[in-house]
Amino acid sequence: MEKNRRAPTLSDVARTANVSTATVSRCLNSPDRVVEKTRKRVMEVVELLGYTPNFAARVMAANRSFTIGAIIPTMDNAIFARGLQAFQDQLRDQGYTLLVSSSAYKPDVEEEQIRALVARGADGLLLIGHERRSEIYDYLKQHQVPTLVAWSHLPEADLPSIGFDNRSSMASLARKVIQEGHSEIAMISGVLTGNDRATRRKNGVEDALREHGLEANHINIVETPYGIEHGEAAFRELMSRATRPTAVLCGNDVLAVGALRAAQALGLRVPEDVSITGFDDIELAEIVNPALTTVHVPHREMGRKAASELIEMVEGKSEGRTICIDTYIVRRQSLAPPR
Amino acid sequence: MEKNRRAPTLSDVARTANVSTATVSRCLNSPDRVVEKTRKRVMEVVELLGYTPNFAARVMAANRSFTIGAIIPTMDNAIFARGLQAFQDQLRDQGYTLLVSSSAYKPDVEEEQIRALVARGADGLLLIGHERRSEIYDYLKQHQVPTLVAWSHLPEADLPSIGFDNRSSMASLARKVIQEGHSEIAMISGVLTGNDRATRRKNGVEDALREHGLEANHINIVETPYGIEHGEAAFRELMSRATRPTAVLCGNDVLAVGALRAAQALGLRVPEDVSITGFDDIELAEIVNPALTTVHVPHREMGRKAASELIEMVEGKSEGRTICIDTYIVRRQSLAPPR
DNA sequence: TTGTATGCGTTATCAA
DNA sequence: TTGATAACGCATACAA
Repeated sequence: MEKNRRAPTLSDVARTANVSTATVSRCLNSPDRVVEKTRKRVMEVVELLGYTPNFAARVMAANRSFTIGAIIPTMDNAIFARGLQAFQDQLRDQGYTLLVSSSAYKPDVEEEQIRALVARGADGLLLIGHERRSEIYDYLKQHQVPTLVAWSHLPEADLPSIGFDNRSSMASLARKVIQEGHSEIAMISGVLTGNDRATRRKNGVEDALREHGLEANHINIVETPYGIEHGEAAFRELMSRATRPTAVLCGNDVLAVGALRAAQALGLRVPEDVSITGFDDIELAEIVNPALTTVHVPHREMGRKAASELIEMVEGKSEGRTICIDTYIVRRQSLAPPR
Repeated sequence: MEKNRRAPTLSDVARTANVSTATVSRCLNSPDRVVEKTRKRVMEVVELLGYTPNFAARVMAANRSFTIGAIIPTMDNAIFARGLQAFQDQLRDQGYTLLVSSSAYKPDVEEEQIRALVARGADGLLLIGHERRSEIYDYLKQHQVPTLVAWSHLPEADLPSIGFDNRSSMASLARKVIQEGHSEIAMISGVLTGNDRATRRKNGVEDALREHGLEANHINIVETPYGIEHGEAAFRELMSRATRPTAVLCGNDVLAVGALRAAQALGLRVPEDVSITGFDDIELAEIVNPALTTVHVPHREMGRKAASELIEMVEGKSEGRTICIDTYIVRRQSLAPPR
């Protein structure tokens, strides 16, 4: 028969150690404010009883949780994995715990999760990208939850951000493609609505086209959710159109890998028949054959910096700075001059 | 000048709506227990004030959080991403929220995170694999937190689990390789210590070797952390040994991709010169060239079932069942008879 | 159907 | 250095 004892509380410890709850609390939170001998006795009882502080109670009393919440669009591919891991590692080093939710790219799910995290007492929040309903910003302001944006750099935005310039990064890549000799350029973009990263990557392509006097207003584009299979379908769609592109710029590496597969399935050689580029430089980009020319994003650096900055905000040491992290282009086999 | 108003509370709502806090609480938690007219008024005020219940207070008062915690070894690759996404989706459907932590394959980090999640009021926990210090099981029992294990099936274990039989799955694959004509078989395994999945996959290979009268006691093996680069190094190590294998079985797809790359870098053709197999059937397995023969694990099904089962446990409808999910072998180009 | 009053497990203020 | 006690915001048993 299981003894149905409930978890020990502060006062259980206090009673057993013959001290007040206040003393036990002090032993745990500011050990130096209690004399050696008492502290030792208390800690022994803590050990003996297997006491763990009740978090909810602690949050309520102290109004502080040492917890940071992060909401990412998806865990389903590697785009955010690496940066988030670095984010978490840095938080841990500084004594914070990370809680992660994924919104599946759905704004309403994201809002729900923001509220959930805030209600749960998160001391700070990390969000991806800037585009969301203004109500949610009001909510965050009202609840005074320091919030930082990552994966996007938008100096004029409501929230501070640690990110990179999606637009100029993509423009650089597009320029390189154009310089390579391509003029029939198409794009496979992620869904633009509610996604400022995708939108600005598209803008970047347009910038480069315009600079070189190419048609930028009616860019040959397919918009599709992220996913290898979607990249495949989008590529087929592009190839069935009137003018065949000689280079296909993809909104991220996952789409590019899909495009690559579709090309090979169609009997097209990459890069001889068509060049394909990605964005993000996730592990996948180097593994596929031919390897992808892509934009390298320093995910780990971004994650670490975001963690430090957010903690500064939480601890009132910073109002929230906006930092732009440099990207660079990684040249691999999937790009070559058109035949 | 920002007005520094604090977040509205239940009693703010109560006061504004001219009702008691109890009524407001009821409006939120059991709307049918309050008359239409009152409820409407209350909800308007809730909306007006932008009230969100304080989670910590709610957890404390109700002793219930509708939150499930999951601790996975890593977010750094796709192994757990898909199953976890399904797990979260199913939880959401049933009204629960998922909180995820990653332990970086470190037992002490995992323990810390278990305590963090429990202290935070998680109603239930999902863990990966069975191998951990018994103290932590005592802790979970003491705190009466329903806990389910996934990614592993071990009927005799302490905790119920929704998983697959790592040992027999790998044995099946090894048998297939042997039937193909291979007798010089090597293995690249994940780190065995504290990882029952890795251990049992190794056992599976040994089982198959033994059945066919091959040397199973001193299996030609390299043990290494998961990671493409580690797979590469391990493969080179194997190839530098006295007897060269004609087939290399890898503990998971990530290691296999590494092995594949190393083979190609060494000028070896796969599968003509050496066969390589993986485990998990993540997206990567089909993308690489040649595509990997591997063990398909129904991650989504496992995630969904784990969610349903864990909720049943949390709601006291189940003691925790142990379910074995079937895997099957996916035959792709990376496996062929030896020359 | 609604309100009153109490407790949940901490932290923090103030006194001793 | 330690102890008593008042918050913290909500849910719920019980009363009206």
